[in-house]
Order: sequence, then structure tokens, then C-alpha cells
Amino acid sequence: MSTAAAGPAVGDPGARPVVASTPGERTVVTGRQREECPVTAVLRRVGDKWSPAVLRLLGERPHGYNELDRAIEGISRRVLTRTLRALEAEGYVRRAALGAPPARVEYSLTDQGASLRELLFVLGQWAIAHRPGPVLEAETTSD
Amino acid sequence: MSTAAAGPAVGDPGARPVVASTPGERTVVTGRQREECPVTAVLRRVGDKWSPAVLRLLGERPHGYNELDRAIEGISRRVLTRTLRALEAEGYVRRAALGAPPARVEYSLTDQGASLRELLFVLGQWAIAHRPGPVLEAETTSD
DNA sequence: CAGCATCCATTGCGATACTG
DNA sequence: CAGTATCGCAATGGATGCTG
Repeated sequence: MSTAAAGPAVGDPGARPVVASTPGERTVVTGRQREECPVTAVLRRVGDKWSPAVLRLLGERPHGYNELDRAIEGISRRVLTRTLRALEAEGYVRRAALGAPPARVEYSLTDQGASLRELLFVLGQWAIAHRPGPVLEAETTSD
Repeated sequence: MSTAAAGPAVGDPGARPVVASTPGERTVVTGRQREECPVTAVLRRVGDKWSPAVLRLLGERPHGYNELDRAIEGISRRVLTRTLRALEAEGYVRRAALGAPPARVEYSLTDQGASLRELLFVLGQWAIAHRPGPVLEAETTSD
């Protein structure tokens, strides 16, 4: 996978083969391509400030609303709600209302959400290997 | 890789093993963890509006500044500059000034940038497989 | 050609009071 | 417990004129 690939590319929509690379031909990224690009869509969805934390916690086990609120240091309820709704709309998170007042709601990952979390895990492996200058080796498990 | 993993998790910093999962123990994502998490860092860097397009074009071949400006429909020079500077600061993009006026500058991917592009390609595979409801099959190469 | 400076619009995020 | 309503601040993005 070290050469420029055929098939879908970053900035490209769906299953369309890459348009360009005719010698002398200039590739242009149109607004439509950008908006429809699935890569960009996912990145912008989980690239916000709190989604990774939510996905991480729900990946461990289901959580209630206030439970999430307490588990994520610094988040406001307003934003937590927005984040959950957004993840739910994308099909990554499931919301289940249990029982009458005192209303209990449980948030959990869908299969897609779990799959996404695995993907982010891979991304994490890459980030640790490529991001900082050299790899930190003095890292211990102590506090 | 279908079970919750040991090793770095989304929301976790560096190479530290996951802290929690003691039964009954509540995992808390602290502000520090969030800020230092390499996954979040990468996501927020390339999860902006234009970075994917830039990476895609530079992945094909090096580009000049105005060349990028023309190739990316809808971007403003202000934002293009900011995006390039940000990618450069992270070590994904290299800026090379060539010759005297009329100043020519060439932007290209570093090794890290190329690696990142491959990663985004993988992300694209995943997105196409998991994102839309059913897979669009009526997709043709026609305009 | 490759930007920077300025100004404005939109969006994201944070704090907090209140409600079923 | 699980949110919504309101407000204000900060960051992002957009348009464009000017410069070496």
C-alpha cells in the first residue's frame, strides 16, 4: 500500500474511481466531492472535542446520562446532549429509555459504533507510532 | 480485534495501558487525558473542513500555493494558508521555497504525511463499508 | 506567485437556571 | 434522573484588498 492507490481516495465520493492523473491533467476537488466524501464525513463527526471520550466510555459498557456527565471531566450537559444526539443520528450510539420516572436512559454503542471504536483504536496505534518525534520510552505504568 | 482491547484506548494518553475496568470502578476521562490523547489530536487536526482535500491533492503530486487554491473549490486563501501551516507544523506537509521572485513555493507530503494519507485511505474503506445504509449500487462512472 | 491584514458570519463550546 | 432554555465567549471559516 505504499503507492498512490486506485479506488476511492480522500476527498472522493463513494465508489467512484479516481478521476484524474491523466498526465498534465489537473485534479480539482469540487465542493460536491468534499461534501459527499465519506472520509471527511467521519472525520468531522468524531473529530470534535468530546465524541472520542463518549465513544471510549460507551465502548467499555453502557452508561446513563448523568453517569457520562460525571465521567467526562469538563463537559457541559448542553454539549453532552448535542454530542449524544449527533452520534445517535449517525447510527453509532443507541439511546434506550428505561422505566418511568425517575426516568432512566441508557446509552450504548451500536454495532457500527463498536466498529468505529475499533477503527479509532487502529488510528491510535498509528498516532502513537508516528506522531511524537521519537517514541517515548521512559513511559512507565506508574502515576 | 472484536473485543475491548488492552493497550491504548480512545481518550487515553500515550502508551499507558488502560487504567480502569475494575468491576464497579468508574472510569473517568480527565481533561488531561483528553488533551494528551493522540487519537483526539489527529482527529481534530485532519477533521477540519479542508485538510482532507489538501492531503489528497498533495498525495498525488506536489503543488504550488495558487495551484492548490485553484484545485480546491471554495477555499479562501486565508484558510488555505492556515491549513497548510497547521499541517506543516504537525510534520505532515513540507514547504519548499524555490527561486527568487516571482516566488515559487512547493508543498508536498512528508513521509508522515504520506503515511497519514494511507491511514485515511483505510478510514475511507471503512466509511464506505459502514456508513450509508445499504451500499449504493446504481453508482456509475457517468456524470 | 505567495502570501498577510482586516473585517464579518457561522459554528462550537461553556455556565447555569429551570423542568417533567 | 435526564434533559431543555438562554446567554455569552471563543474558534473556525469566508471575502477581499494589498504587498514583496
